[in-house]
Amino acid sequence: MRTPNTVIEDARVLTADFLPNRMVHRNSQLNEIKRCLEPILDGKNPRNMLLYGPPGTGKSTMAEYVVDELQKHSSTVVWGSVNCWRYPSRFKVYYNLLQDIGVNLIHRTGTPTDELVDKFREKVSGRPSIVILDEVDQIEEERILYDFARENNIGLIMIANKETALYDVDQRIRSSLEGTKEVRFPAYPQEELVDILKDRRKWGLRKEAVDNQQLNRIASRADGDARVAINGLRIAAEEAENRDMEEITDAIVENALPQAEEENKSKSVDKLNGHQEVLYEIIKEEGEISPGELYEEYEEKVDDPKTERTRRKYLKKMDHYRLIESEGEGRWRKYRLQE
DNA sequence: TATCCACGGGAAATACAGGGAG
DNA sequence: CTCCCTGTATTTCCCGTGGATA
Repeated sequence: MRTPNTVIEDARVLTADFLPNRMVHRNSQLNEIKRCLEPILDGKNPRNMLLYGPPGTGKSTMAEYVVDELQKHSSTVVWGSVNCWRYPSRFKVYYNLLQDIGVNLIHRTGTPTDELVDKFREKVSGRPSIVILDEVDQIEEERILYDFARENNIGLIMIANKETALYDVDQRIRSSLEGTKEVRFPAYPQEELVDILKDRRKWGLRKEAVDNQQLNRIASRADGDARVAINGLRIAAEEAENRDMEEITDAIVENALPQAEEENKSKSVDKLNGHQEVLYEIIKEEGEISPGELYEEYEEKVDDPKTERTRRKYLKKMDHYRLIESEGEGRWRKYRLQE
């Protein structure tokens, strides 16, 4: 038995990746995407898309939303979605797509990648299909894009922060992606964020739990990022819930905002191995350090140092995880912690 | 101009893992 | 059980590039 909730009606609605039953302030994008995908219902060739815009502007949610809508019209649509930042290799991309389609494979390290690719082709052939590649600019092997672009019955939805995400892929692959529709997702103005929050309040919270003024406050701090805004609302609601309060107070809201911003950043220090941690700690201590000094200090601290090339790969990886950032080129480069 | 320092692509070497055969 | 096979993942090795500097 659990006690009745004081403020939260439906907790799922308060998570940023909840799929809402309508997309607030995203009608033009929705229509553009629909137009690109429509041919698929007549067995024709859909148009590939690149959804681009800053974080928290509804790109990924929209992609899933559209697929969901499409499935209402045609139950034969198969689709899969991969985050290329987390799963950048060809093997991992196909592995995840197959899982989405419902093919469960035991993860055997000896499984040939081509076997996955064949399996995928077989499952998808002749059927209307959608492949969503989130953070597509992080993909390691570009020929994955070529593979999908070549298949006529696959609608490829690529997602990235910048319009330029595909500018430096190989010429051949780029031309296979010719005709890709670019759909822009601008940051939400504050009023629109408030509307999104109101929508979530309506479905997720008990009446009177939070007032418009407070939603405004959350929206203004979120800086156009719906993810931060929704997380802020959720954290505030949970806090009120924990204290058995029926209303969210201003103080709770203020307290929730920094947490929401923090939560949004993926801090993945724990993914680092011992050597990477040493590098990270050095940068942390020094605040800002040049490559030469960094390598020197690293060699002092570790008994069996990795080669320079490996260190550079580590640094690159940490940059990828957004743990550190670098400024400048070559010898004049400086490494420091992100933020 | 030659040299230094660092970047980063890519090949080769090495480590690792699980299934199947014996 | 061990060995062999097939694959991925990590690390090392090799090297071309490029800006600053002597």
